[in-house]
Amino acid sequence: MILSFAEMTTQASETPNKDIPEEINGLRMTRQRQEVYRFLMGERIHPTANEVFMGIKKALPNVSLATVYNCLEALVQHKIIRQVNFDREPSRYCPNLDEHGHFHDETTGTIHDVKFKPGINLTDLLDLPPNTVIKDIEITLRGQLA
Amino acid sequence: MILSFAEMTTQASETPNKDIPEEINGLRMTRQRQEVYRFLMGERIHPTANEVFMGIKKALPNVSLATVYNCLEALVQHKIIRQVNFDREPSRYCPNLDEHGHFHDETTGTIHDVKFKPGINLTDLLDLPPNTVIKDIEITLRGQLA
DNA sequence: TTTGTAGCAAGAACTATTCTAAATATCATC
DNA sequence: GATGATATTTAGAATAGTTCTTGCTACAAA
Ligand SMILES: [Mn+2]
Ligand SMILES: [Mn+2]
Ligand SMILES: [Zn+2]
Ligand SMILES: [Zn+2]
Repeated sequence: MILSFAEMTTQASETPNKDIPEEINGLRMTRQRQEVYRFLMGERIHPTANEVFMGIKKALPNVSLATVYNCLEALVQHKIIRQVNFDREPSRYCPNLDEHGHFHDETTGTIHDVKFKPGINLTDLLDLPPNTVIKDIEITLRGQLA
Repeated sequence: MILSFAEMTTQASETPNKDIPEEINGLRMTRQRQEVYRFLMGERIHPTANEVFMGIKKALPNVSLATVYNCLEALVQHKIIRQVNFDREPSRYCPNLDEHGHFHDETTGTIHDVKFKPGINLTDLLDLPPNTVIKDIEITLRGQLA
């Protein structure tokens, strides 16, 4: 495959991604951010930064791992995606913005989104100190899909 | 303060800790493991490995950080304490073995144990795939204690 | 065009944690 | 109690995910 000059340059002027808007939540969607976001939306496998890096290389051969980290951080900070951590493992990234938890299947290593049953408000079930303002809840499950 | 010869030696033969048994859950409680565990039980502040390290130095001047990590890992693996992770921050350690979550107060940086209200079974509230064996649940809250 | 700002790439730096190797302690057996 | 095997500790080196620095490119405003 022969790359056009535009495809070989390093920055956002490269061939645009038609199906992803130029801006989301006030964040300018550069070509790199678009590819990172597209990859997350496509394979919803909660990939690590490095898996994203490898996954977008075909579309963006000159992208750097630092840029992937920058893009992921920007997307997280603008609440376009979420960062998910399991113990001390590499961070993973999730484009599902609905309130949900994460089930880590130990046999396959895969991660599955877990919804709450309808009508459940989690903070109601917790014995929280009075005057507590909760900004974020994270639920992580570990086990096996027998 | 003048240290006795026993206090200056490096291993478990040092002055025993009366109030901590010689063995817990099949783990031999060496002097180092005793001091790590005693510190966790005393200041229930979910300290990091480094905070434990600094906290037990007065009692055990020659202890090394690697040993603190070794002790913490041994205690975790024998289910004497629990390891708690917040995002990518350094791991913290908790001697409370009851099922509980952790509330991270962003203003003070402190961490508080959060119990569930009586009669709550968390897995009942989740929309889990069938035939799922859950081995561990972790609940983490972030916010402010207004 | 000029000038300013944002974004990117490459590699260095950072840091929590783990590993390695040698010394010491404890345990089992005599 | 000596002796040999095993477990633990220590200091420092190594690791790895992530962040930082620097120089460069793209884009926007004037
Ligand atoms: Mn990663
Ligand atoms: Mn630590
Ligand atoms: Zn998810
Ligand atoms: Zn706790």
